Amino acid sequence: MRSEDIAKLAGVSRSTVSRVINNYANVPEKTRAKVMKVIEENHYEPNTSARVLAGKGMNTIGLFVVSTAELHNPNRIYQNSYFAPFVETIVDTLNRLGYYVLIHTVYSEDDFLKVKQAFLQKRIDGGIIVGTEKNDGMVRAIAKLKLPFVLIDYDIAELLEHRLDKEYAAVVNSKDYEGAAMAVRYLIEHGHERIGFVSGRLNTLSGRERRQAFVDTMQEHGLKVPEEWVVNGLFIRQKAYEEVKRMLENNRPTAIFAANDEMALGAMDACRELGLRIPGDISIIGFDDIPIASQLSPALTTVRLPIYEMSQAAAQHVVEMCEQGSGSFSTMSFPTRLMVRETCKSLKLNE
Amino acid sequence: MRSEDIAKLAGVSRSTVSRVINNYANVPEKTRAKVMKVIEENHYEPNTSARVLAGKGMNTIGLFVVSTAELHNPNRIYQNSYFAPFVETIVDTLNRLGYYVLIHTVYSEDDFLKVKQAFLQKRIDGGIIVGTEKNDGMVRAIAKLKLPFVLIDYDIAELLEHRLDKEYAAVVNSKDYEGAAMAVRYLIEHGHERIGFVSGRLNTLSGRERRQAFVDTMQEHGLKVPEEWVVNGLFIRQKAYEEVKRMLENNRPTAIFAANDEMALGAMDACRELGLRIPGDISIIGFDDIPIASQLSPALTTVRLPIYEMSQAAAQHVVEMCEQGSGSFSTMSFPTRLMVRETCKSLKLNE
DNA sequence: CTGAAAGCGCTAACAG
DNA sequence: CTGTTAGCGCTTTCAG
Repeated sequence: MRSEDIAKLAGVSRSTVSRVINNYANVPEKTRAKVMKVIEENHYEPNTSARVLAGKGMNTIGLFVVSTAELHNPNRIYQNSYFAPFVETIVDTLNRLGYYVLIHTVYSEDDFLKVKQAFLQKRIDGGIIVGTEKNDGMVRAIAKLKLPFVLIDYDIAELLEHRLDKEYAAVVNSKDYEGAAMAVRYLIEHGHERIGFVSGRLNTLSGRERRQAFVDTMQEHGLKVPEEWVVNGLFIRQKAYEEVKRMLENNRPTAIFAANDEMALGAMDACRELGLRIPGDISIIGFDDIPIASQLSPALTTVRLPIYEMSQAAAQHVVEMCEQGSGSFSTMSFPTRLMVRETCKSLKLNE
Repeated sequence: MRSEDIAKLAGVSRSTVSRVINNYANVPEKTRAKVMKVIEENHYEPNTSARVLAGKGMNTIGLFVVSTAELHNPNRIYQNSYFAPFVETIVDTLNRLGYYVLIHTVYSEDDFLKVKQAFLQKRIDGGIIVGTEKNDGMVRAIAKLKLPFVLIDYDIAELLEHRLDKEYAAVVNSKDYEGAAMAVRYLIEHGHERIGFVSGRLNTLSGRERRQAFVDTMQEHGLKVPEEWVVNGLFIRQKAYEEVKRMLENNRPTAIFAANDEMALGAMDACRELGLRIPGDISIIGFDDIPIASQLSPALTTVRLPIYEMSQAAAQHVVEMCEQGSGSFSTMSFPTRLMVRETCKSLKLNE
């Protein structure tokens, strides 16, 4: 069924059908009603490709979930517990705004081509890129396209450094530095002075920020950190487990700050295996507040990422850029929140 | 940049450009190379809408995640731990087959319109519908469209009953009856005779199958089940918690079979609150094997859903239907697996 | 207020 | 082997 068929049945021209479909003002109520009736009776829906070709928008946003490190990881992206909530909120928000979402995962360099293609082939009006380890070259290539897109969790410095066109790029971040500093201060305030750190991948903005916050905050408080108390868990539970086991071999800290919850779980695995009670013998604090964190026993003390706010902001922003046709370079940063639960013990006597 | 621009630059006609893009045989290697060079130099990608309008496929599959019950649930679809793995695998598989995925969540009756529209507007070549509580009317409406689509976890009887056109519908299920029977037999074989059941929503295929398997298996073994030992938890943790607390008030079973893991968690909450040790005082067995199940302590004994196999089969099948142009009515059913962990105790003396 | 006609970018017969 | 031509289904001037 095409618009011409509707036109015939309603006794008008295709132009008029188009006018009522697109809600133009200059159609008398009577004509509009007549046409609408035929449209509904025949379950007519205009062909998207034809509309797009004739100048309308696709009404679709691309959502690219990138995780180059996970290519050979059996627990891929969504199970990764970090991504699922982002995907959920973004899809939901976009759907509610009347947009379809084209989702694509990016594990390899090759997959990155797909995101560029999605733009170039005009499959999408705009895009959102979420995930760690963005490929700078590709991000720049996309920015050159001058199409609306927003990056979640991206180092703004990178963007500015490469003089990206500021018209069509937006970045949404969380205040990871602030959150990590908060976590470390929390431990210090409760009497911990011997604190170990399990770092995440440093080719990630959040990986770097969280680590820097740890280093700075310890230094600010005049606390020394022996080299063997800073290990790299790559954001992976198993790796953290191995590293922490080594960390705890001799000279042992009283608390461990893991740069994400997955690694906090790995640290807990290691502690348990060594017969250390949590938080009795050692305190653990994580970052992200993944769903499982609150369900553990003991429940994990951690820093909550403002995933909902970030996703919503990203979704609303692409849509705005698409509809106004003009984007503006913008940055949004949402605060984290300390979730005090059961894995940290105070070393202060009066508590 | 349009195909005509490429044609000019390469000194050929648009037809020839089209021929190399679509990999037609009758283009001499030399011409092909010349055209390809220009295409690459200019990062040209053909406009999808134009190709579709001219008769090519969209190369996009719609993925509709429906959960009508979750509309007002703060933990929506993906967090629901049941959906995330499906979405992940389907998107991954489809992407690898060279398809884009249009994702849409369906919480309400209205959202269902969107899936029909996606088909009618020719945004997608085919679709996959995953999730509980499909709206029969809508499913039938979609089947009438005669476009390739596959349903995951759907009652085939419903389809047949309504004489759906068999050309373009496929169903992928898990053997829930078999799995649930296995769980119950496992308990019985370990000496349990007093078994309670927490049912899921019965407007769901899996809800019905799991319940029926419980009832049948108990009966086959000549085991009586008092009415108050069969409660309905609606697949929701909190609801299960409440119902189980009531169930355990007086005459208490030695084991509880919950129709999904979320409810098994709720049952565990209730047991703990009543001071019952698991599995010391009461055994618990779930269904689904959600990621958290193995990470709990004690780790939850449960039945693993063949999510990966189901998702892969669904993805591959839509693509086949799209590419062959003709679908065939088909049904696939994948077996479940018992995951023996720590929440069940044997009542047999010699163990 | 409404119809006729041009055109969006591509593919596919049809000639040559 | 390659160019010319006619649409695909819609929106949008431009007349009337």
